[in-house]
Parts: sequence; structure tokens; C-alpha cells
Amino acid sequence: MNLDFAFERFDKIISLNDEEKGRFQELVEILEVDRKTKILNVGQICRYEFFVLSGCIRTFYYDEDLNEHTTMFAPEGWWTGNLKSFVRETPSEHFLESIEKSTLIRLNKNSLEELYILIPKFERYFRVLLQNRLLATQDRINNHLSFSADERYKKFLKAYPNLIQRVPLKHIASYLGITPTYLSRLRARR
Amino acid sequence: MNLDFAFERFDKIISLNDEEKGRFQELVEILEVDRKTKILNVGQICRYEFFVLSGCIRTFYYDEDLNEHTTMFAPEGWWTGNLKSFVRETPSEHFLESIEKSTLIRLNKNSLEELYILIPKFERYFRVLLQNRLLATQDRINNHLSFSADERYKKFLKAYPNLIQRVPLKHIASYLGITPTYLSRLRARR
DNA sequence: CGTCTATTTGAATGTACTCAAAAGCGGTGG
DNA sequence: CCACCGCTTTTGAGTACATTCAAATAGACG
Repeated sequence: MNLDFAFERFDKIISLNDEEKGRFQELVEILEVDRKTKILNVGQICRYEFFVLSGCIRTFYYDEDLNEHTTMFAPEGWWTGNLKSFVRETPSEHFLESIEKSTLIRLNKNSLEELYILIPKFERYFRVLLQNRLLATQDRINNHLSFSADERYKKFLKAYPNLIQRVPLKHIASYLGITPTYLSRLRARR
Repeated sequence: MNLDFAFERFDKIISLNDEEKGRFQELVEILEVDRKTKILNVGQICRYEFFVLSGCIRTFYYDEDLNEHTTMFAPEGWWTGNLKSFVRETPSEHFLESIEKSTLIRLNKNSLEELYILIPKFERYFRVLLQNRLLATQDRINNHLSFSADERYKKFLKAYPNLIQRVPLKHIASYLGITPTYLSRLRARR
């Protein structure tokens, strides 16, 4: 399996020589999944961080009233997983499921620790990644606090114009924090 | 100024010897501010990360309709600042203001980079810190998606029982994403 | 003590939800 | 390749949660 797509992405933050790329490749596994395949179940401990080479992974959970909420979409080029479960080794409260046929790199905790030791600049890479994730997550909260459902939907369209074709509307609704019913009404209003 | 309180906190993630503590101390500055003092204004670039030795710092912003939203409270033992402005060196969209008379450690970007070089385990320290912040921020989104204002308020009380005495209710309302009016009604309901 | 700010209360309104039913669409098998 | 089944989206009617605006009351600081 060719990891060049991944290395191109990493290269935006840290540059790796061929030896380092080789070491990375030895530490990871490739996973291919069909559409609608769970790669993490609630109650399971998330043993991996996943990099999406192709396809799209959705993270979601059910609240006390069994409403489904979508936490994130991870299309190609994104890392995903369940950070809380992974770092604390506690049972996940979230599902991870492919929306499309997907190809993933997965990296377990031991390999990640080894990676930090072998190639310390990965410590920086993941710190920067976390930083960006945190900024994006903070933005998402601010969107919720500052904007109506209507405005959030428009912003989503602008931010992820390609996802709208790939993801069922009900999942987008559950990401935006509204019901599919209401999203449908919003879309009808123009 | 005695930084032992800070070192105790750092010690939960990385252990520092006296030499390392000395180096840290040389790289940082101490800042004392009265209550209701702005330590960062909108439009300013946030040049520092702040560690709260005592007191409490509130981060907030105004949306397009000039509604005020509280992003975070940082009581003693917390790091605060404006990550986005700090890492990208862009004008802040948020204010940072002391709620009480506060004592802060501040660390600028150059010193932080130097810290990473002098004491590389700080790279790990801040990675872990970012990780925890990210988890907390994700939790906050989930709270918004899963729970009513009433439930969010109760959870806030449990999570930060001491803040309720120290912080005006309108700020708590703006943190919970509701109006002070509505928070007042919720509180009256029992 | 007086002033300024924070909180409470009332009445009307709006945003988003629930439940139910109909319509649309897509994948699978015959 | 078409027809059917099941899932997704739309539409309608009634409702709940939370807001706005205004005014009254309470609290805190100088």
C-alpha cells in the first residue's frame, strides 16, 4: 500500500526523509473497510489512531434519550479515532463507522510511543495536530453559541461543500445539532 | 515570586529537577492584575500563554448581534490565553479579563520555543495539556447537543461548585449558552 | 447612603421539536 | 432492467423550550 498521500499531508508540518518514512510504515497497519462498517463500537477501548487515506469515517453516539449525535466526519486526509478512549484506555462512548468504502492507516498506542522515540518530531506533529483540532472544536462551540441552525447549516455548506454529496442529510443534521425534520424545513426555505 | 504551586501542577505530567525549574523561571514573567482588568483585547495579538497562580480569568467575545459569550473560565491552576491568536499570530477575537485580583505566569512564544529546546519534555507536557483541553472542549459540545439548559446548569454546578460563588450569574449564563433571564428562571424553578 | 450593575419577574414571541403520515430514492433480487 | 422494499426526506399540525423587551427589585462598591 502506498502511503504517499499521508506523507504529503505530514509534510505540511514536519518533513520526513525516506528512512523515517520507512520506519513509520513499519509501525502502522493498513485497514480496508466496506461502507457502513463499524471500526469502533461503544464499550470497546479504542486501541488505534486512524488516518483516512480514502473514504470517510463518521463518529457518533447516542444520548440518554437515544438521540443520535454526530461528533465528527473524517474524510480522506484526516486523523480520527476516539481520543478519550485511546489515551485513557477506557471504553468508548462513541461509534466509528465508515460512510463509504474506506482505506485507513491505523497506529496503536505502543507503536505511537515508539514513533515518538524513534522520530521525536512526531511529538511536535501530533502536538500541532491537537492544536488545530482544538481550534476547530472551539470554533464549533462558538458556532453553536453565536449562530442559529440556519446559519450553522450555511456555514457547514461553505466549510465542507464536498461532504454534502457524500453524507446523508440526517447525519449532517445530527452534526449541526438539529433534527432531520428541521433541517429539511430549513432547506425548503429557499 | 514562588512558583511552587505551578511546579506541583506540572509534576502531574512531567517531573522537573531544580535546574529545570530554574530555567523555566528564567523564561517566564509574573503578572499581577486587579479585578476586572483586561489582559488581552480584541484586535490584539496574544503574545503569551498564561498560567493562573491565583484568581480567575474569563475569556469572552461578542457575536455579530453583540451578544456576549463566555468561552472559558480559568481559575488558579489553569493555563489560559488565546490559542488561535497565539499560534497564528493573528488578532484576537476574544477578550481575556480577570474576574478577581489575579497573579499570573506569562510565557511568550520565543520563550516557549526555547523551553521546548532546553527542556524537551515540555513538548510532551503541552501535548498532554492540549489533549486534555481537547477532551474537555469535546465534552462541552456533547453537553450542548445532548442536554437542555437546565441539565447543563446542573452539570456546571457539579463540575465547578466553587466558581458559582466567584462568578456573576450572567457570565455563567453566557458560558452555558443561555440568557441571564432564562438562567434566573431555571434557578427559581426549585 | 447613593449609584450603578446584577438579578428577578411578567407577557408576548420565535425557534426548533415531536409525532404522524406521505413522498422520494436507492439498492437488491428476480 | 425493472419492481419492490426499506430507508431517507419532506410536509403538516400542535407544542415546548428559550428569547426579547420592559420594568421592578436586589446587591455591591465607592
